[in-house]
Amino acid sequence: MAKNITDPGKDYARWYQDVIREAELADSAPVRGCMVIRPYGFAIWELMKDDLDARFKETGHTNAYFPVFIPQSFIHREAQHVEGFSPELAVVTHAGGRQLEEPLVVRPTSETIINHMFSKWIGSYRDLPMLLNQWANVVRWELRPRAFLRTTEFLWQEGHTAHATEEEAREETMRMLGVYTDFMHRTAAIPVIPGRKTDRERFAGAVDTYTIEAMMGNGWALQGGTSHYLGTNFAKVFDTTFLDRNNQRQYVHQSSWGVSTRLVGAVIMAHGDENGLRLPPKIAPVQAVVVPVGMQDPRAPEVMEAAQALAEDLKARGVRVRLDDRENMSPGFKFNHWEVRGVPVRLELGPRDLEAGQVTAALRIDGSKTRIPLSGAVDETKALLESIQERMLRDAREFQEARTYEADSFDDFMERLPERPGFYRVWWDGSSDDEARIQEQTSATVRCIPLKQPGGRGKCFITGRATSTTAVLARAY
RNA sequence: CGGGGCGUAGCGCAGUCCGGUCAGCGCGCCUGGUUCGGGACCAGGAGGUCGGAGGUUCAAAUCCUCUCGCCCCGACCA
Repeated sequence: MAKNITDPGKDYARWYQDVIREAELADSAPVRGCMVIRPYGFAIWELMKDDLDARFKETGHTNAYFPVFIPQSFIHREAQHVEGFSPELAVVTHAGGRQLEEPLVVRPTSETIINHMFSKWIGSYRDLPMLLNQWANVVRWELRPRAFLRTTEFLWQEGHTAHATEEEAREETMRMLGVYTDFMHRTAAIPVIPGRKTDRERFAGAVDTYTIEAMMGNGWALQGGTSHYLGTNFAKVFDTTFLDRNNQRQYVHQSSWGVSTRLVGAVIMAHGDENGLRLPPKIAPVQAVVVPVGMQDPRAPEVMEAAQALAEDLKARGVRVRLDDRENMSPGFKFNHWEVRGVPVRLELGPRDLEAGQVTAALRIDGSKTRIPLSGAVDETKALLESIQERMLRDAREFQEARTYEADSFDDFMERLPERPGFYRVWWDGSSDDEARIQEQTSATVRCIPLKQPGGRGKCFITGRATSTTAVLARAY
């Protein structure tokens, strides 16, 4: 059993923090709510970022960068936007040794400043669609920070697009939700439920907000990313207009969408176990570690040589590999070192292996060990990484399905949730007031109205009215 | 902001009720030696104005007052 890591079944919040510390993902900063992302944690984020960035480019987007400071008045233009964000803004009132004429807001999100620029750049239907993305930091003075999940400052990407028609903008909104869904499944190996947010949970300033909801190891939900159809809400207040083919002035229809470093937290909680992190190969900074063992043996020099050769071969074939040739450290210590960090495959090579022409592969996913021929070790490792990637998604999906329940009445739900945290599928025809009541009494929320509906009709679990809509409820981070 | 808990060595903690051989333990770190197929062992060593400021006392980590900060649970959220 892992030292220094609390049993997740005993205290999940503590376990989460222990893993972050032991795997050296992040450290707390001197400013409340802020964290330092350490090299290993940042490497995971970079891999996710690169994967996503390629997907954005494939779907026609280009990157740009907008400033971190936004005139305070910008935030105030869109009524709902101010209401939603005002409480959590960091505002710069002094700079250059004097009070500013107009305070500057440290961006909590960039819809406003981007619209300010869009209104200058967009004049004709020929300028549309405008498909931009930016990788940036944003600041939200949250009441209760948690490492990666909700930090005061966080890194993210925000896509902002402008279109000639509602139809196109809505299509874009759904396309990007699809990109996120696919990314979560194929890259992060985390199953998600794509769906629409209720009015109560909608982004401040959006017409519709869509989300991908993932399940964490304790059965709680985590909103992994959002994609919004903004309608003409921002266009109207920033006068983002264009002339259509008929020389008519029109407001652009917009989308915005984002995912953040929160996803690192999602990976920790969706895959981690009592021994620490478990990383899907695609986002593992180290996919395979070669650990030479039996270093006191007379054959140690040959073992070391073979280990070096193996690591080099793997590297040449595109595997992110590390050779752990640290001296004066027991193999057990090294094994644990890489296990806590979630490295998917460990390749042990000792005198006995060398003699048998094999290498021992230990898999982080389930702790199993298999012997593979040294001659085909690179191909075999690559195959292992691929199958691990798939298995992790499958396992996570099974976990989620096993913790997805149905509830046909509020009483039923209230009774079961505390004992069985998870996703609850219910027939839903409730109002914002109903949602408030649910949250007050159970601290669960309506996570989303899944895009995939079962069909048929049933009785709303809280109002009793007949409906054809289902919703997913859960406690959430 | 409400409710809990906590600030003592890099990390995790004991000591605080009952003031005085209490500046301590484990891990980590440094040196040397022996080890090395699942978190090695022995010996030696470095490291702390006990969160801060006042006060009480012959004497304060310990008691009193004020203050700063952190963590957990809730309201807010990517």
